[in-house]
Amino acid sequence: MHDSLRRFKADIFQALAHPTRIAILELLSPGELSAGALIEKLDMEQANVSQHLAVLRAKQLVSNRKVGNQVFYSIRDPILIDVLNLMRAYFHAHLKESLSMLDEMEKPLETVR
Amino acid sequence: MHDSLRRFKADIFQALAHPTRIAILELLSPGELSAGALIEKLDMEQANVSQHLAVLRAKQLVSNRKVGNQVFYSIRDPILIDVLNLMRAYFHAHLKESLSMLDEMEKPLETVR
DNA sequence: CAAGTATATTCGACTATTGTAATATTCATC
DNA sequence: GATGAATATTACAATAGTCGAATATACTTG
Repeated sequence: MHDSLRRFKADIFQALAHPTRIAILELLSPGELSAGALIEKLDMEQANVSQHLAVLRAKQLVSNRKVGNQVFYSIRDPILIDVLNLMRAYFHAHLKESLSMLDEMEKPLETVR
Repeated sequence: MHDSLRRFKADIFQALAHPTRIAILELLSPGELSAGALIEKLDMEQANVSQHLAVLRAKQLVSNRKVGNQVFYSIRDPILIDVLNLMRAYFHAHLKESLSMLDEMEKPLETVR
């Protein structure tokens, strides 16, 4: 397979590879929301959310329309929602091991020694 | 939703967010292969492939069994193959825009000025 | 047990991603 | 056109991911 295709896919996964961006997409999956609404629901810094939105925009995962002062974001292709749902299924299938994985991730420094 | 769940998902996407690792998973999707076979098919440095395999192992996306001298890798859960197939569908749906995106990615330095 | 083969790990340099703070832009209203 | 609200961008420090080179480990066979 062409390597640029793989780079393309990797790039999209990269865009998904952040908890905040996953949260944004999950918040958007029922329908569009303004940037302000996202910031409020996420309870995070305005600049930070805006940067994550910029990443999602750059990779074309969301589209946005401007209405007066506000910018409304929505998921560009419902396939992404399917992907997130599959990941949810994956998580449930591996719940047990996942939990111990999360444990290790919580306290990586102590367990080294 | 719990934030650690999102961190978990993000972590898995992170593991998928590299062309080489996608290539590995695509090579493994028909069935298991030895590390050596992967190295040969990828035509890459042994150490590099081994490092990417370590990432996939750490995130539990692959499992491995040792047979004598060799280590055979396989995809841990077929859901991952579904995810990759969905991404393929996504790619085809967005082929046109994707191509121009790839173009920009190819020559980012020249187009700045 | 010496030598060879298959795989993994460690190290250091390099590049990319992230968050915060500060600043800029855009639009609406007075 | 000045002011305020909503959003975006820039700059910088900190952290994380990547690669190649060298080294380590584990197993096999003579």
